[in-house]
Amino acid sequence: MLENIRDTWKSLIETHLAHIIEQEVGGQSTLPPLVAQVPPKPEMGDIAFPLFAYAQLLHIGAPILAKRLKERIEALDDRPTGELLVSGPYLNIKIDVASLATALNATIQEAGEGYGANGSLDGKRVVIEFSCPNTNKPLHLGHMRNDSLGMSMAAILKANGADVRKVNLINNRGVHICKSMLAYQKFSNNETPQSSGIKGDHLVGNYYVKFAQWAKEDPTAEEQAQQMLKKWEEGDSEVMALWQRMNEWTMAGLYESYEAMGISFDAYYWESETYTYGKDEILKGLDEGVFYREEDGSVWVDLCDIKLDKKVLLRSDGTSLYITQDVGTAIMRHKDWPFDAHIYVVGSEQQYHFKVLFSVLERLGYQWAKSLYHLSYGMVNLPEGKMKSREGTVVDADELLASLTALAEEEIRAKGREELVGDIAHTSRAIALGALNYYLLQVTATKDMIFNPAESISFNGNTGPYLQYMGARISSMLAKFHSEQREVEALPFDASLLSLSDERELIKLLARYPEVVAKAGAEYDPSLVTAYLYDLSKLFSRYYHDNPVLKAPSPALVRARIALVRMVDQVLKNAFTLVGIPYLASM
RNA sequence: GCGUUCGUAGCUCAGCUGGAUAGAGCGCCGGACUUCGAAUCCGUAGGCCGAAGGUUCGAAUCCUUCCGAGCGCACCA
Repeated sequence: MLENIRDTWKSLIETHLAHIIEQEVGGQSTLPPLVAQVPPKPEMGDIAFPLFAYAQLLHIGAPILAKRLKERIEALDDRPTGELLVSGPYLNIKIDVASLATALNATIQEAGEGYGANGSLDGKRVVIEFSCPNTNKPLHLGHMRNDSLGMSMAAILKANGADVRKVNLINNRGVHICKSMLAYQKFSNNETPQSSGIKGDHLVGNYYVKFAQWAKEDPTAEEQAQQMLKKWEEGDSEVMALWQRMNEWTMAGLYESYEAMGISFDAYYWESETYTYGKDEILKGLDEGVFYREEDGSVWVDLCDIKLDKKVLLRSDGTSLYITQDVGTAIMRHKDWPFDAHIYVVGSEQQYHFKVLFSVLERLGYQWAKSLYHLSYGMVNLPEGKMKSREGTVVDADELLASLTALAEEEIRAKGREELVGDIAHTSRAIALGALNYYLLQVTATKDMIFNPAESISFNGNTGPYLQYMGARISSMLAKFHSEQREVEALPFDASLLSLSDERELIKLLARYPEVVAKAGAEYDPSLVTAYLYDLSKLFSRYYHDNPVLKAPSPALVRARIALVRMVDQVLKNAFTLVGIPYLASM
C-alpha cells in the first residue's frame, strides 16, 4: 500500500529531475536511480528523496534543487495527495495518512488473514527440507533452531503464493545408529519405553551415550559397530529386527516432540531407502566425461576451476557416499514433484558440502540445480560456551520446552489468571513456544547465536511473550468494546481523526507489512518478520498506554481508534503465523 | 595453510543493494498502577560500529590489507 504511494512520487520526481537536467546540461542518458528513504524524524515527512547526486550534475546545491523541484511539482494541476517538504538536501513527502488509513482499513477488513500475502510465487513449487534428525538420540536445541527456521520459511513462502512441500529426511542408518543398537544389545536387559517409562528417543539416546562410555574402555567397540553395520547391510534378520524396534521407539518419541512443538511435514524420507540412490547418476556423469575415475576405481569430480577442490563421489569399491545419495535424492525429488526451488535448512558447517552438491548437479546438466538453496544457519551456543554432548551440556528440546512451559504456568498462577486463561496447560505451552520461536528466529540465520535460557524465559522486553501480551491486551479491549459500546460500531470510520503522531506511525507501519512479507520471502529471512513484529508491538504499546481507546473523548474517536486497534490485531495475528508464535486471546 | 561466516553499548542482538544526530532488549539508576490486564509504559547513563588504508560530495554499510573468533578442508554423515 505504502509502496504504491512511494512509487507514484518516485516516478513523478524522476520525470521532473530528468526534465531539469535535460534543460540545463543537455541529454544525460543515464541518470543515477532515485532512491526513496525514510526520514529520521516523523516531522520531516514520511518519504525522503536525497538529491545529492543530481545537484552535482547540475553544479548547484542540493537544497536549491529540492526547492526547484518542489515548486515545479506544486504547480501541477493533478498531482498525488500529500505534501512536499524541502529538508536541506532532501525532498520529502508528507503523505496523506487519512486516505491511506481509509484504504488500509478497507483492505485489511476484506483480506483478513490474507492481508500481507502476495502472489509473487503463484504457481511456484518449493521443497523445503529441514529437521533431518538421527534416530539415535532425542532432539536438542540445535534442532530447534533448524525446525523454527524451516517452519517459518515454509509459512513465509506460502504467504508469497508458493506451493510449499515440507520434507524431513530421517537419518536412520549408519554406524552411529548401530552404536546405540550395540550398546542396547549389551547393556539393556531388554528394557523398553513401556517397561522403563522413558520416552523412546531418550531411551535410545541413553544407549548412544552408553556406547561412548564403553568405547573408551573397550578398543574393539568401534570395530564391533562397523561389523554390525555390515550385518545390517546384508539384511541380517536379528540386526534388522533390533534396528526396526529401536527406530520405532525413537520415531514415536520424535513424533511426540514435533507435535508438542507444532512442527509438521508433508513428506518423510528415510535414509535406509535413499542411501543407495545416486550411483547411476554418477556413473552416467562418468560416461559423459563430467567426472573421472582414479586408478583404484573411485569416481571423482574436479571442481578446482571454481575453487572447490576435488571430491570423491563413489568409493573405490563402488559404494555410495553421503554426497552420492544427496545427488540421487535431489534428482528423485525433482522427478516426483518438479519443483521451482529447493531449500535445504542445514547448519553452516555443511556449506562446502552444499556448494559441491549443487555444482555436481549442475554439471550433470540439471537446469533446476540453479534453484537449489542452502539456508545455512549458525551454531547455537550457551552463555558458558559450546554445547558438548560429552560434558552433558546439550540442551534437550523436550526438557527445555517443559521448563519453559512450567515457568509460564507459574507466571499465570502468580498473576491469579488461572480462571481467565481457560486451559492453563494449553496456554502455558503456547507461551513457551512463542518464547522459543521468537528467540530463535530474531537472530540473523547465518550468525552463530547464544541461547541464554534465563533470558528466553524472562518474558520481559524483546521476547515472544511480549508480543503475545499485545495480542491478549487487544483481544480483551475488543471484547470490552463489544459488550459495552456496541452502538458505536454503527458510526462511520473517520480516518482523519487519527491525527496523533503515533497514530500516523502505526498506520504507515501497518501499510508496510506486505513489503516485509515479500522481502522475507525473497531473502529467505524470517528475522525480518520478527523485527517488524517487535517494532509494531512497541509502537502500539506506547500508543494505547498513553491514549485511551474505549474512553476516548468522543464516540467518533472511539470508533476510529477501534478500527486502528483491529488493524493492529489482524496484522499481529497474520505475522504470528509466519514465525510460530501462537496468538492468545488471554494469557 | 586454504576456504568460508562473522567482529556494532557491560551482555544479547538490530541497522549493511552507501545518505540527515548509530538503535533496541537485558542489566544499572530514577519515575508511572482508585485510569482499556504493570508479562506494561516513560526517563538517565552507556559507542573513535575490531584496526589501518582506499573509493565517494557522503562509509557501520563497498574494496584492500591486517588482527581476532566460529565453522569447514574424510573413499564420515
